[in-house]
Amino acid sequence: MTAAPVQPGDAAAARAGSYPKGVARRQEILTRAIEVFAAKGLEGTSLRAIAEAIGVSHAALLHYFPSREELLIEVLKANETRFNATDAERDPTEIVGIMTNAAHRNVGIPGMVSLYSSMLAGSIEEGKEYSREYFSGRFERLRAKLVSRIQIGQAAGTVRTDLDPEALAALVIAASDGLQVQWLLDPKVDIAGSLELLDVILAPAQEKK
Amino acid sequence: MTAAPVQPGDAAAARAGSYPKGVARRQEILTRAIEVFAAKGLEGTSLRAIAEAIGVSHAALLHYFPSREELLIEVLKANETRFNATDAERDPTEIVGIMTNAAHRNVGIPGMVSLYSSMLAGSIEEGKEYSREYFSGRFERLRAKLVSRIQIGQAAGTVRTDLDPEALAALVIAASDGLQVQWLLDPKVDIAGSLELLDVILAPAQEKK
DNA sequence: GTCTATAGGGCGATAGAC
DNA sequence: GTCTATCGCCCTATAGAC
Repeated sequence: MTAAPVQPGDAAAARAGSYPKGVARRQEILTRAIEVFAAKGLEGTSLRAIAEAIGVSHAALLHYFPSREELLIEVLKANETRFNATDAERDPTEIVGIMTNAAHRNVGIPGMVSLYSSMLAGSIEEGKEYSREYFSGRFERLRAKLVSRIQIGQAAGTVRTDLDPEALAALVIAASDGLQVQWLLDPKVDIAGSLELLDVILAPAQEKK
Repeated sequence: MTAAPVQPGDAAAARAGSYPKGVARRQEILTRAIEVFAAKGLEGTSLRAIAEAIGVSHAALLHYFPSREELLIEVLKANETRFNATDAERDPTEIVGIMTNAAHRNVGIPGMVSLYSSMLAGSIEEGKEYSREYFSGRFERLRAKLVSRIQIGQAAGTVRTDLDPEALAALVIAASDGLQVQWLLDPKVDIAGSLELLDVILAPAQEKK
């Protein structure tokens, strides 16, 4: 890692096109790919179809990304990063709200939910180690983020202290993921309405009549 | 459609092999297919691979099932039916317990969870109307079943009455689905532990100290 | 009725020309 | 750095043997 590569730790980016020109082109392809997925979803997204929509050959795509799998995961990563900045600005005691917000952002671009779900389902299978690593890491990261917020809430007295933060974090994430898919299949499913029920779990013993 | 077809409404079964011999053979293939998926998951399940594992040609499979998609959905349906009988016997006031039970049954056969998730993700895409219809119907059915149990609980005073049964049902299902996938990616996720938190939502205002 | 054999078109991936 | 050509595999469809 010498002259002008990208971030030292970014193995995927370094694998091909590690120098200025290549990096720029890679970014451009990624950006265009996100647009394509957002608009059309995963429907018939062969390497050839993606390449055509972008205006290159499918072999050119494979010059920048070692496989279809890695290209698609990079699209998810880029889309995730794009929104993470927003979350940091939010009230650090929010727990369900942060997921509701994310869920609504996602269903606004159904293609991304479709891509996310498909890659997640695929990541369980053998031979999809790259996907598996991404999703393992993503869930780990997301749970840690929520656990931290839950603990802040517990210390502040706004969240019941008799609940396991890890179990709660996993639950909130699972509910958010699951509701997005149900909503895509049937828009009468009320994502926010269902997620808000989780606030009932969080609230300390209430002085309810 | 003349002599001895199966149930008139069962379009999928009627499409091919509508006669006693064919129906039996179809069932046999389905049973074998379930075993294959349970053991190996969705990994490399081309029609040819499934056919080989069962011991027939891939064309023979297509004689009984009009497409790979429909075969796979039939596998899910058969697997679902297999367990539905068990649920009917359970305590009719159970809500979270019924899902915890189902979730644990599922993670015992990871291949089925993998198949389920993949087909569910795929069902969102265009051209997968058969899958979409199955999952729409399944979620509708499942929500209705839970709504009924929730309403019984509300009438009996064991469930808070200020919660929307529909929203609650969708939440419980979403959480169960999402947790199964998280568990497959990271076994330290405690499915039952997380789902049990939902019981806190259900309980009426407690006389907690 | 049940199944085998075969053909068409698309896929991801690779090799090598320019 | 990007392309064309090609490989082996896949799903689907169909003709016709038994």
